[in-house]
Amino acid sequence: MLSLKDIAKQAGVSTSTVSRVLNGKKYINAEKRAQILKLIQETGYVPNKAARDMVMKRSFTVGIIIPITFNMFQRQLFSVIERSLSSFGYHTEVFFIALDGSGVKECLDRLKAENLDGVIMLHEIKSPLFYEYTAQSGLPVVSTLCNIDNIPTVKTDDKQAAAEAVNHLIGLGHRKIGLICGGGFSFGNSRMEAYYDTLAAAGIERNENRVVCVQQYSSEFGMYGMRELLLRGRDFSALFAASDELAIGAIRVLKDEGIRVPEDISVIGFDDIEISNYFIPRITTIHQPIKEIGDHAALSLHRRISGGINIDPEIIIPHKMIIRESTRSMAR
Amino acid sequence: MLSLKDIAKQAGVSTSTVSRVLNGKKYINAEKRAQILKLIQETGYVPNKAARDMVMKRSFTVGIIIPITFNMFQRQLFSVIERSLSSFGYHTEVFFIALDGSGVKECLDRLKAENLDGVIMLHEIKSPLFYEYTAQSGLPVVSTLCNIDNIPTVKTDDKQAAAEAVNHLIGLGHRKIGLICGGGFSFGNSRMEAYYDTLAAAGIERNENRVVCVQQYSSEFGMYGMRELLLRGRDFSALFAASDELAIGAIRVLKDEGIRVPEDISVIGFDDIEISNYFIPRITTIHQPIKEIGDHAALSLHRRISGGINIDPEIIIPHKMIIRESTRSMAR
DNA sequence: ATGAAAGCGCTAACAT
DNA sequence: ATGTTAGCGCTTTCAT
Repeated sequence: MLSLKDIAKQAGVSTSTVSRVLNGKKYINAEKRAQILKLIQETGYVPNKAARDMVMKRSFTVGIIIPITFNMFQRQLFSVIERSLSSFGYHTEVFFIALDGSGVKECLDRLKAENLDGVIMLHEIKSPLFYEYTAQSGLPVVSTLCNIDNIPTVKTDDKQAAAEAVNHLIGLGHRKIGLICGGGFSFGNSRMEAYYDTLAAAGIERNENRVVCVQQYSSEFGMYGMRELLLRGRDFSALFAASDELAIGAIRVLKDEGIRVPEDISVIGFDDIEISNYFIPRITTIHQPIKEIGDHAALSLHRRISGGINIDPEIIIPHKMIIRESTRSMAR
Repeated sequence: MLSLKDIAKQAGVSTSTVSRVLNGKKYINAEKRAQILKLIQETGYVPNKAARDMVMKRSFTVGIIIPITFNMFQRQLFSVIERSLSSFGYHTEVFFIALDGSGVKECLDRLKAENLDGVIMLHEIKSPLFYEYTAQSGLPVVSTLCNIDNIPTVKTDDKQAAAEAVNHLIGLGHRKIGLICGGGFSFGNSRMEAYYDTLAAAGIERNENRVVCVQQYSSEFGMYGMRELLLRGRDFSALFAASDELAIGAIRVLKDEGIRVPEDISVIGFDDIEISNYFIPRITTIHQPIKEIGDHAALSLHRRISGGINIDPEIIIPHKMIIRESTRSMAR
């Protein structure tokens, strides 16, 4: 494989000169620059990343922390972020982590070994070790979707959005509103709080019998959630599912039980993943602008890496309620 | 950041000794090894990847080529492959590429720069430049899902599977069977060929009016495909969609037109993505064992990288037809 | 504007 | 079994 030295030799200049043109430094004779560029072009020389990383003590790559449960929403977000990051010149490497906090040690070792430029989190990490390390090493981190102490965040306003979702249901005349929620994480908690608050504000009595927390935000767990709810007695005319995937699982179970959506029960989801607009019925949901969230996260991280301007610790991306077919008025 | 030299100094040994214990070499005094290990443990030292990569002239990372259209099936496969690769000690880096062949140059430059250990392709690349490079540089490549000349492949038997799908429909009494297919790629072509062959074998006349090729395998294009088919006149009682996402889009359009699946039209998909078992109706499809495909691909690449045993150029993973709710007998 | 030289953190002969 | 030495391919002072 060609090295910088080879190019220098062929061009009859020193390695420093070649390095300078490679890095677009000033003060290079225009002719020489052109000639060297031409040579690089012709030979197809590409600088060795490892060598460059080593001497520059950075890797030009950012890590993306993804839970192994990797749901559809996160998958879409991942791909947006990767593209955005790459437009800034970063490579990206994925770090799958278990939600129970195991494997954090390995994750940290990789972080240390690789000299990442930064990290974007698609999900919370529970282990404090992680935050100790990033804080102490000064590794730039931005999280998406969830609030974490001292970590800048790009997200929608979960409480506000969830309140709108519940209010949509209330506005449709529903009073008995169920909730299926993923437990234990910041955004899940926000959505649940908003659910309770909104009902209270509407003067609807709190009924925990209509609430179930499942472990993941997937369709599979949506099924579990709905089965549980049904088992407790079918005492609700509407459901707020904390994610579209949860909603899909729930609707699946309802369908199997011969309960129609939205005729018998209205269901509203959250996220607006692609499939929601194809599902039968099309799912009413809260749209989280994946593109904007991803782009802002990438930009925010880039700024931090570049030691740039002091950026807001929290960027709120406006959500939007999308009313489709899975909810309808009780009046009938 | 701690370096190997620091550890050596603290341990009162030479850097080579530390390097040796780090790499699990033989012929090291057991006590010394233990002592050094302990020191590493205590200090939290982790070797610098860039330095190691440089001197070893490899990166311990493999690239995964993903089309920017990144569909659900590929997303699932990607995550399986990443996990599997990581169990062999590889990192993975994604390479998103446009299907039209633009951006191959950048892709190649990255490949050159990074000294990847290998590459796994989730999709065909059209540009010959890519194959020239991999062949000439000896970079190990394995492709999944599609056949590419001189590249080892892990996939299901598309023709056989598609034939089964079509035969399932025929067995149900359908004679007028439509096809929505993504065009231009090896697996699409195989599935289409099988469609024609199977109909011919059943003595059903070829009717290209019932066939439409769309550009992508997504639900959106499934909608386009079905609209086109309907526009040509509703002259079919069953549909073979070359992917589940295509099927979902097609069913969506049918539903909007008031045409019932499976009562009026049977639809069979391909892939068995997660959502297919939650969709309403649950989609009859050909199951591609994502886990096996991913694991075999990772293992096969690992063997090639390790310069191991001569491995089959093509690994065929058995598929399975999953009969669910979107197809039914014509008899009525 | 350019070259010489040092050095990033590691591995791998080569000695011993 | 262990230390010494020489790079790997690049960037970056420091001279000039």
